Amino acid sequence: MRRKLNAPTSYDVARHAGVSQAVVSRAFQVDSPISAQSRAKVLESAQVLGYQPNAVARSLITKRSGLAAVLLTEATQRDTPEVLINLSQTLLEQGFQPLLFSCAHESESSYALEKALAFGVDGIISCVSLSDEDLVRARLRQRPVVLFNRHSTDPLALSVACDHGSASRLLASRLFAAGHRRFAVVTGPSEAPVSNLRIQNFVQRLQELGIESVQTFEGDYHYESGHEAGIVLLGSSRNKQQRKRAEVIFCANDAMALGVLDAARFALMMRVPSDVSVLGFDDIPAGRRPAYLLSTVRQPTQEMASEAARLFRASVDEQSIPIRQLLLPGTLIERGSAQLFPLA
Amino acid sequence: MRRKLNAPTSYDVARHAGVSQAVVSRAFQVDSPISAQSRAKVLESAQVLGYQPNAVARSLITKRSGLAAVLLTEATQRDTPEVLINLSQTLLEQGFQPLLFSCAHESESSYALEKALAFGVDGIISCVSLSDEDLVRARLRQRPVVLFNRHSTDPLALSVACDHGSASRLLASRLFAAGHRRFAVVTGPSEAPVSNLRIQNFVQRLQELGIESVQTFEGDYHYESGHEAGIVLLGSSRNKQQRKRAEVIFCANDAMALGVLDAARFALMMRVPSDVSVLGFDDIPAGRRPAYLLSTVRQPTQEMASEAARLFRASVDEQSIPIRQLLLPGTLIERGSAQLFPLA
DNA sequence: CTGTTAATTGAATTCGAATTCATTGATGGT
DNA sequence: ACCATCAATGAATTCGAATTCAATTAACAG
Repeated sequence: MRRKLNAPTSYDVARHAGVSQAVVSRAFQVDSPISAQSRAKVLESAQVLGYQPNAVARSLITKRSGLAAVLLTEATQRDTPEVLINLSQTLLEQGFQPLLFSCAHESESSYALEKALAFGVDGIISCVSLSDEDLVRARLRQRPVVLFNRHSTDPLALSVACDHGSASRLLASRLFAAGHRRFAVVTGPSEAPVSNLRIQNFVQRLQELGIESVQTFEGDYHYESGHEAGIVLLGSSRNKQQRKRAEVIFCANDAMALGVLDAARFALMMRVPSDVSVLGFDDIPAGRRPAYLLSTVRQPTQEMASEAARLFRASVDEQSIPIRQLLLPGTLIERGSAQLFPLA
Repeated sequence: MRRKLNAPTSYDVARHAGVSQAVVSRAFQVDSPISAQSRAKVLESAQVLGYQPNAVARSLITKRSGLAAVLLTEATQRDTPEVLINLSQTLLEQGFQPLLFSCAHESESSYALEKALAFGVDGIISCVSLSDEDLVRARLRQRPVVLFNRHSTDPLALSVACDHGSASRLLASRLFAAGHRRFAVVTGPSEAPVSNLRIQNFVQRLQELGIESVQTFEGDYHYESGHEAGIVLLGSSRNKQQRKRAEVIFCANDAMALGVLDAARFALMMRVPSDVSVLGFDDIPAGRRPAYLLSTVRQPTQEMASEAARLFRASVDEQSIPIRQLLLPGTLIERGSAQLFPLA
């Protein structure tokens, strides 16, 4: 009845083309010993039968799946979808299909990595922190890991990241030079490494400049927590001690900065930047719009993604890698939500 | 030298546990004939050696990969990242890992599908239109396809979608009842089926109500094109023929509606909703914020995603499927960017 | 026309786990 | 004590493409 419900195999094509299975296999690879004539015959038959090499069988023998695991947090997916878009695009250009592993929290990363390895991925691009043990585990299985905006103390680890530290320090200097003296920060979740880099460097630089205390609000990267931070930092002390109220609020990411902005403008009826300067980090599209005009630090997502994909491929191909930790500079984008020049 | 650089196989575990390879295999499945004792021994040895069944080899024989192809347009990824987040979450709950296929345009869908099939996915969830031939091709390979917010004339096709048509018609009625008579629409790309459903039903209902002409601007789903639409629809005719200027602008998605809002407010210094009512579709998070307060139609993304995943799994498992085309209602969300009640 | 080299070819093997099937051993009924 | 039944086991086979290696053919120099 139904002889060919299943997809045709290389044997079917071989029979149809009157050659051996080996020739069929060779027809689908470059640089394999096969005559142009045979290849044409095979490809013709393949066309007719609708044959395509079975990637599963192929990867069993070649030990290459063409899959790149991409480990992401939901926060990254939600707030900066460009990261995944750019990563999948550039991975595709390098010949890899992205296999997605979404982690609700950083703590799930170990589990995700294990799962990725079991799926036979050629390597991992992780936008989630991984422990040293995890990195070792992947290395034992000969599966390269490229950390994206994450770091490891392991000197062998591959990473591509935005230079959060330098940018944040520069921003602090700039704000200080503009005359600001009362600062507040809105952090991400306490375990978030990127948030820590951004916030700690910012605060540290301020301390070097003589600022002793910086108000801190612990957020969770989401808009809502930024909004709450705005209310707390600007609202409560508003009437009583206006002279102590923060002049500048620096947020660990743009999503929260937008929350602060909305809180200041719409809940507290403040003016930005004359009453308060608000700054974020990432440069998400929403911040560019006239309704926000958020001053922020642009993270070069596109470049980071292409570098990560390039690095990924090089290490899957076991090429030598000159620079294992790549740090790309962030750029200060001045849009109007912060007063960045000294008042005359 | 390096005997065990490669991952351990079931044979390694078998040797270590003193059983046959078959027993190792059985230890990792439920409902297989194996003694509790053997299973314990095997799992113990597996633990020691760090063994995990090779998913590639497994899927070669079982013809189940545990992979679900997710076909997405970049626009969907960018504007409504929740779609992918919710889909991956629910797919995961059903035991599938999402393999991502990003299409810059709907036209790439056929290519993406072919690639997905070659990767041996168990099925496809497509947020991109597929031709009938594509659907047949997948069916021949016994790979179910669930269309997400897309439709097919094929009665066998599985789909989960928001009821764009009804919601748009209802919205049109509501706006008409509120007294509006001059309407404009901002469409998505002409080939976008979702945009067509939303816009055409809206316009059709208006025609039924006696509105003969509706100004149209063809956008591309992006914020920028919405901004441009706002300038064109509201700006050019602003002074000359104020009486003909649209009172209502309905956009095929929220991203463009935000563009229109910003254009109206910041470029043209108009007041919303007294000068113009702006409406979108999707209910993206940005529209909920005080800086926008966009009135829109909420698309039940979360429910759609879980239904799609459920449907997906049922059809991969070859269960009988009572309802093949599922239509979930959209909800009108009134926030303030539109005047939805008759003026007193 | 012969010996040599290079280019193609196909039979057989491989990858790693799942599954079939025949076999063993244990249990239970009589 | 004896046969029937059932659970557990392992040897062998399977999935589909890539690859090894020996065999064949073609091309060419002398």
